[in-house]
Amino acid sequence: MNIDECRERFRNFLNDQGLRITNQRIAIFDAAFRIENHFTAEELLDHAREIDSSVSRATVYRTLPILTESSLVREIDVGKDFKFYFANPEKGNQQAQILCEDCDKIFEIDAPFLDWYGNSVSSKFGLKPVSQRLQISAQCTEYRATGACKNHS
Amino acid sequence: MNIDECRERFRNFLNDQGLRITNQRIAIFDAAFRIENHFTAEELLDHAREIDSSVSRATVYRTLPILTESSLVREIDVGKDFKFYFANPEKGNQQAQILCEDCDKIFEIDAPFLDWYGNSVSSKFGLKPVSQRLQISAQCTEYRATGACKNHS
DNA sequence: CTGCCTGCAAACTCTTTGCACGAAT
DNA sequence: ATTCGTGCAAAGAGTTTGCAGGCAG
Repeated sequence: MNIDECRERFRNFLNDQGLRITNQRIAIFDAAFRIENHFTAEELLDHAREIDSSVSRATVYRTLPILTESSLVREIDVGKDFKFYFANPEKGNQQAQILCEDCDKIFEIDAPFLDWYGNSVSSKFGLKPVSQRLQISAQCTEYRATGACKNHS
Repeated sequence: MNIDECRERFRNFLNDQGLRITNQRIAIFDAAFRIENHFTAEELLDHAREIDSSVSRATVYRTLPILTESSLVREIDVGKDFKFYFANPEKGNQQAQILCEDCDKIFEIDAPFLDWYGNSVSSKFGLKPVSQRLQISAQCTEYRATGACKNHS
């Protein structure tokens, strides 16, 4: 699924929700899908402004929930005081993250057992699982040993 | 391990770190260990003030890192804008949390595979795991059906 | 035209910090 | 007597919100 198909989905989503298709919302969408890695709200603002300089911080913050509810962007909370996001064209929810403490990079990995685990463990408490998250904080052995690694800037 | 043994450990920890044993630190410790469930910094402040009314918010925030570094209290970040803590006399790190979206209650469950999983998945990226977290957000079926459940206040 | 959307700046929430006083060793 | 620890209030950081004007439908 390429960016044009995704943008079309986004426009449809806005329509279905009775929301308007504005230049700012599309600029923010495009910015999100042009960023390769995970990004913060502030980084998204910077990129969106390269497309449409009128985009404001407030609109970015107001648009991010729309993007996540459309499932086109996923939100990742890694326990810092700001959230990360990333464009998520097709993958489902069953992913874990490895957080490199040295690079600050986030690696996504498939974790197909997550749904099963959430179900089996929740049912014991009379609970119905909604979402799971599995995150591993780790150190880069290469960076620790040599003072540099391919992910570190 | 009861609260008195834990308090003794805390005093020893303070000593070993060259930190002073103050009334406020002990009051905050005692408050943490009298709270049954998970608690926030603000709740800890309230309880600590019942023991020593001079305790300030700043001191609570300054003492919490000491408590977590001593491993007597564990910090849990559930993605809200404040952190939870709980007195952790003996259990290790290999626990997952179930977060009830209706009760806002946190259930701790043993997840002995966490270390193994973190290791096996990190090694593929040349990373050494430091910590893991596995959290399941869930809804209370009883509360959703009847409008009340034993955990809901 | 109507009312949702926007930018701006102020407000908010939790947490941290600078400072002068106070207490532990 | 030294220093470290403390309370207070202000600062910080990320995010949210009230308001007046602007643009989509």
